[in-house]
Amino acid sequence: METITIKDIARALNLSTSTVSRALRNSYEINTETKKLVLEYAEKMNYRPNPIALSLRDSKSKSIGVILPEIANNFFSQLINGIESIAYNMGYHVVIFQSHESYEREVANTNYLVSRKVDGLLVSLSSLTTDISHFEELLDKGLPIVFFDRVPKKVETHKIVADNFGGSYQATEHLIKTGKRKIAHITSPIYLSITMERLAGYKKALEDNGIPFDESYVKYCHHGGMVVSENEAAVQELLDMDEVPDAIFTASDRITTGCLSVLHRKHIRIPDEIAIVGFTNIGVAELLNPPLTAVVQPAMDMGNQATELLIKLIEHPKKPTIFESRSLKTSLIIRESTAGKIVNVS
Amino acid sequence: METITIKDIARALNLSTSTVSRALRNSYEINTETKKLVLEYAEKMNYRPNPIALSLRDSKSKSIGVILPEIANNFFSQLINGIESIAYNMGYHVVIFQSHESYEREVANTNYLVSRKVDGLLVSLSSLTTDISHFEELLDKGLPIVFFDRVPKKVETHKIVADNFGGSYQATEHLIKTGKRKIAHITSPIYLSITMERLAGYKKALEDNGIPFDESYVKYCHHGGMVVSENEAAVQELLDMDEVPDAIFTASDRITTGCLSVLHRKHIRIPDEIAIVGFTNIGVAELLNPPLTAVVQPAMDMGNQATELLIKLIEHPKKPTIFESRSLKTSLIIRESTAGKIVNVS
DNA sequence: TTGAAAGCGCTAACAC
DNA sequence: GTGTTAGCGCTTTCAA
Repeated sequence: METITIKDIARALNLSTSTVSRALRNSYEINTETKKLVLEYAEKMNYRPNPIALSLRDSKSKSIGVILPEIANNFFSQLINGIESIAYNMGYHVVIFQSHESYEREVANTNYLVSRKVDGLLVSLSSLTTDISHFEELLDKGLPIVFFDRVPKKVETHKIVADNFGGSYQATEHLIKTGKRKIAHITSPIYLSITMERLAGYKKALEDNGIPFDESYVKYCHHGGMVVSENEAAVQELLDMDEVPDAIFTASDRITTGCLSVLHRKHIRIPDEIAIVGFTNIGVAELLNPPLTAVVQPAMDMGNQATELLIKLIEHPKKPTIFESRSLKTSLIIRESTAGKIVNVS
Repeated sequence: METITIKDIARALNLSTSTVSRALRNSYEINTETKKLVLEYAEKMNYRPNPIALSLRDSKSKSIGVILPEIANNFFSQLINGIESIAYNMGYHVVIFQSHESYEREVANTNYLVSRKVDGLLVSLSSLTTDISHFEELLDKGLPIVFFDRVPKKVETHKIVADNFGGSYQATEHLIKTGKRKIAHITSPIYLSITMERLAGYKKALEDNGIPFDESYVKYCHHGGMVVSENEAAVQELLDMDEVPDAIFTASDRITTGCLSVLHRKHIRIPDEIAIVGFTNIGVAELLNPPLTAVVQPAMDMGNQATELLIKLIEHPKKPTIFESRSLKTSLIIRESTAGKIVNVS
């Protein structure tokens, strides 16, 4: 069962490789007889075109590259499933790379994917990326890129994000409604789009409810919560304040679980002493102690839509006059971590 | 900043492409002067060899393919990090594909990776894979493959698994020691290696402790717990028994959380009514209600070792006289889901 | 309707 | 020490 090439078919059928090639692509110029002959033989021998050769020729690969911070994360892995399902249906393969929140790895992955001739890129920026010229250059060269979740501000291309402002506003307002006033916010580095938007929603909700914004209630985790000590430090600083917060709004999966873990270790009662709501897609939110109130992003849908936009860009290379910036609604799922009563086991 | 090729360099420097090629590979036959010239120019122009062209020529790609059931799973995503860290250091790229527990997708992914000329494959079988001839053929053709976690029984190649028997034995014995006698086991399809081994460990622990094995206490989830109704059905059947179990040992991430969720909904007190221990790597085990006793696999290490073995196979193509079957120790982490006392919040 | 040949980027056997 | 050439698998002018 060796790999068979066009040349093999040509030799076996006493034809030229070009005839075989054309027959396989069902070219109008080829005799029906010949075509049938070739097709049948190819089928019989289980011929498969060599995608590498095709890529070399066409500088295309029917594959799209995905660069995101990490896959060991419910939000991103759900999103990947969304990407895959669309790509799969459209005949594209998906190649995933993790930046691990490192700018250098993001750049390295980008270069590799480009040299591998991916037809387009789906990107969510690492938390340490401030310079995005590696993507800008590619866009200038005409490589389709769609950003999702963590998007650069200025770049001219499709972007698709959750309604971070709205989700945050809703979460904060919910805390206020349950009687909390000293609401802290633990979040990612400030230069990330998601951070700014979520911070803005939080601020606005405070403002609209007559609660003064206090910068010292906002803590930033430079590695997006990937480093345990970050979380600990952030929580500890909050606990050490004169006016200890009565609620914390955490901005991501990792920060949420990290923060919960610290609160547990310190035997802080949730939500009595401190209520908590997380901007997170963790699957077991309901099984946590206490069940976690969460702002959930439509991750799968985000993956779907980003992929659709990208493939549209790939297959219709004429520059669209206008690039879309879509924003997907989040949902606030209220559970006991903000319930205002003691959680009972069972 | 267009892509530059060897030909461009040759033209610019008035050399032949082969001279440039040799200079770049630092061949001994090339004049030091020339070499320097070429190297400097290449550096200046930011030359990068085209990996597609290399793959076409050499039928190699410096990349390894990974095929596993799903990414949105702590065990597998930790494992991927283990794979990546080794591969990265050895200069290989990692291409990940999910079978989503589907035999057809596993086959399709395999074919694609092979046509893309990956240098080797790292595989954990889907829960619906019973026929492994697609891998056997490749092995016969000389493609290096290393199996991990869910490994085929008969195949002659390196395999690396957790000590499933031992981990199960330990978990079951622990339940027995905390006074449980009616211990149920919810697990994956029986033909998976992990299922058989875990079942065997469970049986042996019962036997060694004078508890008769009762087949009706073992429930199988055909889709490995991916389908919610499976879990519900399994738990419900157990609850409907005359002798309702006083403990459940769940065999995987998905089955564990699914089972927990059902128990929660039914307001079963854990561990009083039913204790639970899971064979799982979920990151938030400690934050669950109650904190979950778990058999944890060294996922990262498994990824490391599998990758090392694979790369060894790739780089030393002479068939090793003997293939390794490594088994890595698991650790039982005891928490309150088996504590034998009421869990208190805070 | 079919074939010959060039070219995608690179390397290596074989000249010189 | 350097150049020429062929070839990896495929498509596509151009010619017949």
